[in-house]
Amino acid sequence: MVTIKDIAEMASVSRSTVSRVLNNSGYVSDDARKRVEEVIEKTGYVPSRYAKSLRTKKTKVIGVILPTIQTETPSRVVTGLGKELSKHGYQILLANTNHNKEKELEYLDLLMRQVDGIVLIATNTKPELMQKINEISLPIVLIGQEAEGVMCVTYDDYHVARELTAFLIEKGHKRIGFIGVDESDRAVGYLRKKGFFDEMMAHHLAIEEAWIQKAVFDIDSGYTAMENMIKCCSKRPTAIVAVTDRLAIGAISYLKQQGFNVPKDMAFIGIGASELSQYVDPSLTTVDYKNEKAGEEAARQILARIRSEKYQEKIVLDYRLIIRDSV
Amino acid sequence: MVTIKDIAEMASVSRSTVSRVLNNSGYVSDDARKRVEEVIEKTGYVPSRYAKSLRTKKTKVIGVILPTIQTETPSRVVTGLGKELSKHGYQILLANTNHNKEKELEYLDLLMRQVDGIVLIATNTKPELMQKINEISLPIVLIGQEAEGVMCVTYDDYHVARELTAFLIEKGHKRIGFIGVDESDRAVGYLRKKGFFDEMMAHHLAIEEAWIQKAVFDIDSGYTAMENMIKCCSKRPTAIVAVTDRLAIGAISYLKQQGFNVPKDMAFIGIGASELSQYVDPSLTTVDYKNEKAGEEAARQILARIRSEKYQEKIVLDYRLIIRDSV
DNA sequence: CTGTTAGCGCATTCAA
DNA sequence: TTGAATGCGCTAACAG
Repeated sequence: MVTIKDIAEMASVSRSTVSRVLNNSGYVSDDARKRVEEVIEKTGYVPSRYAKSLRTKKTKVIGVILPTIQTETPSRVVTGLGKELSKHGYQILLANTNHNKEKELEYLDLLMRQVDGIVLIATNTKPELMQKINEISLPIVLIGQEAEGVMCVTYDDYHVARELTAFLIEKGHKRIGFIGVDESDRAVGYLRKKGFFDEMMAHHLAIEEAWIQKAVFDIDSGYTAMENMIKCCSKRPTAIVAVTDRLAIGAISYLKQQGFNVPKDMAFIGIGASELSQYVDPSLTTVDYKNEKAGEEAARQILARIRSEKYQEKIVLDYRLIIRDSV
Repeated sequence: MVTIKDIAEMASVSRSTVSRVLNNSGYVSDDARKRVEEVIEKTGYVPSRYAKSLRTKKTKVIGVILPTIQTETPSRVVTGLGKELSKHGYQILLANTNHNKEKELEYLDLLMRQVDGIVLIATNTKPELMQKINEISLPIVLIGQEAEGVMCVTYDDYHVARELTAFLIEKGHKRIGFIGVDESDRAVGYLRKKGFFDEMMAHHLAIEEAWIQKAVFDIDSGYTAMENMIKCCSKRPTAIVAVTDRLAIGAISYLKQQGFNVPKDMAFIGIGASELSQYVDPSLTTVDYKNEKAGEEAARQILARIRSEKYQEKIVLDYRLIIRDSV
């Protein structure tokens, strides 16, 4: 392995000089610079990031903790992060919790010592997690969840849910159901549900208990939720707000199987603008959350913070309603 | 930042002793060990991986280079890699080329100095790439492409394509079309096409030129390919083999839009068992490539190689045909 | 069983 | 404009 020392010897300069041309710092004569550059070129020398990091306390690595990489939201976010970070010479160290919440804490500890910043695509805002984040002196940005005293890039989940609900009401629907997830996920579970309820309330529309179903984050769970709803309710809703596209798609798939017609018998709205949403039948009305942009924005903010530049503590991204055939 | 030196002082031992308990190496008296462990516990000390790596020349990091993280194949592979690697304390450094082939080479150079091994989810086997791989002394494993003298985890693309084609022929189809990709992708472009052709030939079935379309890796491209096919051919095929699910889905979406019936007017088979394939209408017959297992297997082999244990140079994974409504 | 010593590859004083 | 010296945090002989 060729090191800075080898380069120095081959170019007949000291290691300091090599270091100076490497980092474009301090004075180097054109002559010396040229010799060093030639040797570097010839040998294909690449400095050791480990030695450099040890010395400078900067790693040029950002840790990314996410619950899964198999669904589109986190994948898109990571793509956005990667694009922006690589522009500035930063790399991504990936930590996949596979939906295991304890691992979020573990990875936070693990990454702490070896990255310049952490991006957490969060699924909850539990006190243990928030406390750990505050203990860590590293810049950390949360994506998808809002929390006190932490940098966040979020979506306006509450208003999105209200708007979706209002949209259905405007279309003439009065009996509207809801498929959500556990409220420990504040953004997806709590805020979207609250938005739905508040909008219904604002229009004095009643909600049967069976119309509200709780699921987990997968298509099958949407299927089951709809099965429960159909089996339990006295009067069926004419429209459903589902907090994710996948939940909506699972639900629709149950209804189709039972011979219902979507959207005639029941209209659907999802959230996420997954690729799936475009190609299912009927195509799904949904909300584009611009996840890739979220990733880019998070990258920009965390880099600004790392460099002690001005950054925004809270960013709320806009969204776009995509109306398709499911309503 | 608390270092090994601090721990040593607080526990009244030398740094070596701390290092010994940290790494479970050499002899340490129970007494000393206990004191050290207590201090570590109390301070929440975590050793610096950078210092350690600099010293040991091991990083416990595997670089993963992939063309995109937005489609299911690579996502699943990365999930599998992550699961297996994390079991052994290895982390993933992610390099996303966004389908830019030059970046594969760049990242190879970049990662070379800072990881213990590289997993390349490959899209081609171009000589420049293969040469670069051979220049690098690090363990490298290719996923999805076969190449001489390189560790590979691959699928049996050729026989899969033959089997799919045979399946359609058995169903009574005689006019079968094909939507492929550029043959520079040897696995997906060349081998799958060759399998298709060889099987057709074996049954003495003719193929019209317009039945063979070349696309790129996305749904829209499948749509366009089918549009071209329909517009150009004198006699329409009654079935199509598409080299990916997404291509098939794009093609089907064109046909549906034009009022054709799938599978009555045209039957379809894809490859990849994407989640999409299950929920489109009609649900798509496809092949499950078990990508997550590929990731796990690649991780196992590369770790074995890193540890100089016995490893397999070539692994060919099995697959599973999933028959659904599109045929 | 334990401490001393040396050095991994680099950046950064400080003197020259 | 340059080089010598120092140390980042850690492990690995080696001697005790």
